[in-house]
Amino acid sequence: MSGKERLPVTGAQGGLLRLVATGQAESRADLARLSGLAASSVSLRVEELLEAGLLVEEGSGTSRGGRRPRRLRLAPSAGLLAVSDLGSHHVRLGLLDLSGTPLAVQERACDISAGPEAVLDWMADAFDDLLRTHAPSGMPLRGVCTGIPGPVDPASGRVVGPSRMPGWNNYPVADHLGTRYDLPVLVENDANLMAVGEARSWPGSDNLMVLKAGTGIGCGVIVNGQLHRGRGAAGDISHVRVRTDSSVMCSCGHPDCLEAYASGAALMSALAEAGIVVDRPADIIGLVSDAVPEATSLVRAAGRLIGEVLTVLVNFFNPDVIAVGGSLSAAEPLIAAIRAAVYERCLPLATRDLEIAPARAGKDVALLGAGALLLDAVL
Amino acid sequence: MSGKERLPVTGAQGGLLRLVATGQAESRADLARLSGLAASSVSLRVEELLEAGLLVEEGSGTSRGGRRPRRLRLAPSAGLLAVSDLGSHHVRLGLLDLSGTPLAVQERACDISAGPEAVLDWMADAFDDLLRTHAPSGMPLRGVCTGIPGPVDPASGRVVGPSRMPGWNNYPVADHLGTRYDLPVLVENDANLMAVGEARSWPGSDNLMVLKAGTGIGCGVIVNGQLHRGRGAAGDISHVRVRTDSSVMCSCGHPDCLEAYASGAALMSALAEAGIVVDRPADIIGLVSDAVPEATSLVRAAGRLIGEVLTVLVNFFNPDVIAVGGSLSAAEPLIAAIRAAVYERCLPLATRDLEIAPARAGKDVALLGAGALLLDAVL
DNA sequence: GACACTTCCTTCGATATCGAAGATAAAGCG
DNA sequence: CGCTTTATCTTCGATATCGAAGGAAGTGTC
Repeated sequence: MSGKERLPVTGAQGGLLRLVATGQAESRADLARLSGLAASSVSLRVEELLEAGLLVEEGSGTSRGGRRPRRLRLAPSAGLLAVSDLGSHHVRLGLLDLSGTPLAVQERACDISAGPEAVLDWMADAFDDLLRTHAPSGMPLRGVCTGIPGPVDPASGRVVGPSRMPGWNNYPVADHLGTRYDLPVLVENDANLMAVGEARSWPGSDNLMVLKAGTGIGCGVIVNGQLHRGRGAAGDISHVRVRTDSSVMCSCGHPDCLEAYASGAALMSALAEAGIVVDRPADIIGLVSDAVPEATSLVRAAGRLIGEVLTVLVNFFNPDVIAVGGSLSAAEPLIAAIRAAVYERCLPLATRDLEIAPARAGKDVALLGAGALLLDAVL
Repeated sequence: MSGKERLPVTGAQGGLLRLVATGQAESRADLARLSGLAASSVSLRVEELLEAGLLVEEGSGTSRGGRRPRRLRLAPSAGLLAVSDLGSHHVRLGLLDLSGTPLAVQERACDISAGPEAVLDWMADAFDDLLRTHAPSGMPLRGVCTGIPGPVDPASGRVVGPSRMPGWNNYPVADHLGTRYDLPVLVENDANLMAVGEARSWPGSDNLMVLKAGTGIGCGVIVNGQLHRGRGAAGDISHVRVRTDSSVMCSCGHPDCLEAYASGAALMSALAEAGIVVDRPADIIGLVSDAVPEATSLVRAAGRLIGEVLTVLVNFFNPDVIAVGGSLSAAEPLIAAIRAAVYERCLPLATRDLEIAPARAGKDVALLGAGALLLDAVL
């Protein structure tokens, strides 16, 4: 079994290690520039980190016109992170090294309605499994983070008022996992994890909105490079009232929520009414690329509604990027309709350099985001 | 004439001075707690600041169970800040000491359509005037900041695409003032200044929206205690499309903007149609307190529309406080209607501890905000 | 009023960081 | 090829910060 020690770093060492881990710095010179420390101090600390076995020197980088930098890498033996993203019927589990690179990722079926204790214990067992099979011996586990499909109180690590997680309300998820791991344990909303992960793929952009268009509609917000949590529900856009002709009651008890018209679930039931039955939102993509007219026009209408909600937020928040992920994001008409609505209605100053694009970070975004958050917690 | 030197502070001294200036710290012990520095280091730096004449020791504070702290104050001779808030027809000018306390404030008539050079030179002359009459000799000017009723590019200090400032588009306001003052010069949107000033009156709340309901509708956003600028237009809510029965074209070229229904200007023309003529938005307050039914119902409707826009932003941003200022904020039905709309429609988690209240900071908010921003620039 | 306790502030040796100067290793160029 | 230029990294004395210990000046208690 792997060890569970805290990383033996003091003071400035942690910051330097993080810069290497996140890939922002590759040499002592990079570290000096980014950390603000004097080059001499950086050299001293790096020396210590090399001796402690947390960093390794690995060949040299490319010259920028002068002496070649000596490339620094995180030592593989520095440690591991256990991360997971819990969905309503599946869970993705992963083992990352400290630089956030996945060593192993699995997807397993998992029924969240079995209740928190059963699910969490099962998850911890799965982590142990992964560690046994994929962790080279001598690599200590440094932290655990899981995503949850519902609001999380950032202070206590409790689930607060989830809509699709019976039995989880107010359950202290972080504390429960903490009894099995004597390590930093983080619990975060799934859309937030996705936002943090996606943000890494947009260097230079400090203000992002990351939309998750799947069964539901989620959104995570990055302000100034940091996840914005608010009171734990920040980023929610699914229960905003939209302008429509008809009137539909949402599960939240209010009429005409965005979710009731533009979520994957809503599209599926609208298709069913037209006699087209699919059982996963992802299947809608296939219908759209097969040019099934009902599907295309429904997706386009959904994009337009989402876009209209985004106009308000773009004027208010002025993001640099809106990244659209989730299973529906592969439908081109969706993003096209979102773009059309936003660019038509927003202030020119707000849209001048705004990029609305499909998410870049791939299937493991949420796991990568979990790794990024953990890095801040363990360094 | 006053001097124009930079403050002679180095390294940690600036941070300590700022903590005293903002009123967060009153003793060496406070400084140690808030700055994170060791108590011994604080003592050394404070000693230097006392010798430099920037701080003074002034009696002792109240005991908290042990030895009484020796109270620290900013030396009055530490310097002055010249601040102003430019409106379309008036300008408020002020002289603050470094702790942000107004020494003198004036309001003068001023036509912004005279163009940037004339207005700015006139403003600088007015500052000179104030300094002559109100500045004790030997008090150097340390910085200048002005608010502008239009979007400002934070990087360049230029006005960008203002709607009611003919001749100002793309004018380098900060640079022009910089030629008269060899000092830090800041230019900022008026609603943003108001937000920064108001934020000081809500200690403990790190996420605020500050609404300015006057002739127009402005909004400033504080995230994590810092002003959120986005690309320079962040906080705009006036050109959001609202749900209404009728259809009105806004000056921005889009139909049904919030501003076209709920701004002071819109209320005035609606009243005029009902045969009630007023010439300032502030006069509407009088009508409301005299219980003129047309005025009350118009104000209530405006509040509801504003509130409906805010629901989207509250769900998304999860602020701790929404402070409502501007000349219309004195109308009780306005805030009541905003509250009703927000609390009815938003997620419980988002509104649980949300406070929607009239602005607290008074008439000089924007000037106080200018002082707060300047403090960061000069220390 | 003696005593313990708390808070505030200073003293002083240990440690961390800085900055200038130099050593090292490459690219660019005649 | 030697020369200049550029960038990286190290050495070393000067400076800033820390932390433990202790003195100063209060409060509260028996």
